[in-house]
Parts: sequence; structure tokens; C-alpha cells
Amino acid sequence: MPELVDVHIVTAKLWRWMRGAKVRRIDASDRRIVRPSSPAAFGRALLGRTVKTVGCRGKWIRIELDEGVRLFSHLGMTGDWVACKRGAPKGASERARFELSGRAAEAVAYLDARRFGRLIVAGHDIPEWTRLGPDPLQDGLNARSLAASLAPRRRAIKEALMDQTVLAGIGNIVATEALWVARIDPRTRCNVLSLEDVAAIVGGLRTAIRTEIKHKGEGEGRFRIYGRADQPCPRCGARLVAIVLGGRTTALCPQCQRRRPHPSRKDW
DNA sequence: CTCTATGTTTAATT
DNA sequence: GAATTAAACATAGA
Repeated sequence: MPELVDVHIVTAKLWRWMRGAKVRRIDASDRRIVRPSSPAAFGRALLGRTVKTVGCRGKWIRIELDEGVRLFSHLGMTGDWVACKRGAPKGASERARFELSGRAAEAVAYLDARRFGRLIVAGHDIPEWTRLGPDPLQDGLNARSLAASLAPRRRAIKEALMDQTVLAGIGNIVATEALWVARIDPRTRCNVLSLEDVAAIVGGLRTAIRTEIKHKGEGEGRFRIYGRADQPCPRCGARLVAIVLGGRTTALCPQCQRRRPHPSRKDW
């Protein structure tokens, strides 16, 4: 499910289902996902609260309720929200359910097969939320400011793009696809990128994100190179390869994604 | 059985 | 301290 486009889609669903609703009953006993992990404390904070707004930044969703209560949802790798009827049987991957009153859905349920997601209640914004960098869909992308935030870093550009404090919401798919569009090798260190390179990356991110929106984050066919190692590069025909960067599989074209040597630097 | 997966945190190492 | 890397987490599907 989860990169920024998917999270925005889920956020819109939740807003539709939860707007103005009051939380009547909670079943959230998965201690791995829920914080505070005690169902009693979790329920006490949310029961009887009314939903004011639902929004997101990057991969985090924030549901604001009355009395300053906030519920943060991170979808991890396999998280999703669905609307359901009160008393509907729960499937194998359902991890929490909230029964609502008002004109919204009867209930909403959080599903998460792998259980990497989180549901956190707090009376304030949590650090995971506060630390997030700009969200490309809400704050836009700007080459100059992205270049400024990359300049002091030496790590590989792809790892930096996936760092949620640099940009909020970029995941393995968008980072991989964007760098291919920009023709930049994902291993290139941030500090050797020129402003022109960063501008190309911004263009690549826009293209990759637009593609995700068009396909609603679904369908293998939307990928140009993600998951396509050993297949021909759609641009130059060379054989795509897979490497591991920051623990994540990364596809790239060794032919048309070149590292950028920088004349004034000898890191290269 | 083995390998991989749209993510993040934490421990270990340099 | 900063930065990098590996491991861990949990489950489903090829």
C-alpha cells in the first residue's frame, strides 16, 4: 500500500468515512501496532471523541479529534483502512476496528497483514510527524531548496530521497523510478550533485508521482524499471541491473543512469 | 523449502 | 559524535 500517493488516497477515504463521527467502540488489542499498547489506555483516550479533521504528511496520517486528541496512522508495508458494518466478521489481517456514530461509516477497520504499521494516540504531535520534511504533494518540490538540503550529505542520493526528513513520502518505488527518469545513478553521493542534477531529480520525482496518481498506486505495468532487473531498459535497451542500497533492492540502468563526477571534487 | 516484498527502528561498527 | 550497515520485525505469496 504505502508511498505518499497511496497514503493520500487512504486519507481521503478516512475523511469521507470519519468526518464528524463520534468514536463509540474500539477493538484494538494488537499490542504490536497500537500505542499506548494497553487497549484500556488506548480506548480511554479515544472513546467518545469526535473527529474534526483527517490529514496526512508523507506516509503518516493524522486524525484530529476534539479535546486535542490525535490518532496517528502509519501503514507500514501492508496497511490499509476499510469501512465496514458494525458486527461484520473480521478478516485475518484486521488489527483494529472503530465503531462510529454520526452520518459517517458504521465502522472503520485497520488491516495490516505484516503488522509493520502503527496506530498512535497522543495529545500532541508526535516526533515522527514533526520531523517530516516537505511533502511533495502538499508543499511542492523546489530544486534550490532540495539542493540545499542535500548539499551537506554524503550518502547515496537514493537513500537521501527516502529519508523522510529530507522529503516526506518518498519510498522505494518513487525513488527508483525518479532517478531513472533523471538519468542519475542512485549511488551518486549527494554532495557531488550539481543544481542541474537536482533539477533533473525534481523532474523525475514529479513524473514518478504523477504516474502513481494516474494508476492510483496499482498495477505492475506502471513501473518503468522498478522490479524489472534483467529486463531491457525502456529508454536505451541495455539490461537493467539490481543492487542493494540502504538495505533496499534498487533497479537501475547501468547504461543511461550515469554517476555525476564533479570537477571540483575528487570523491570520484 | 527459499527468496522477496510499496518501511522504519535499533544495535553494532567504522 | 556522525555516518554507515546489518539485523530485526511479521506475514504472504511466488
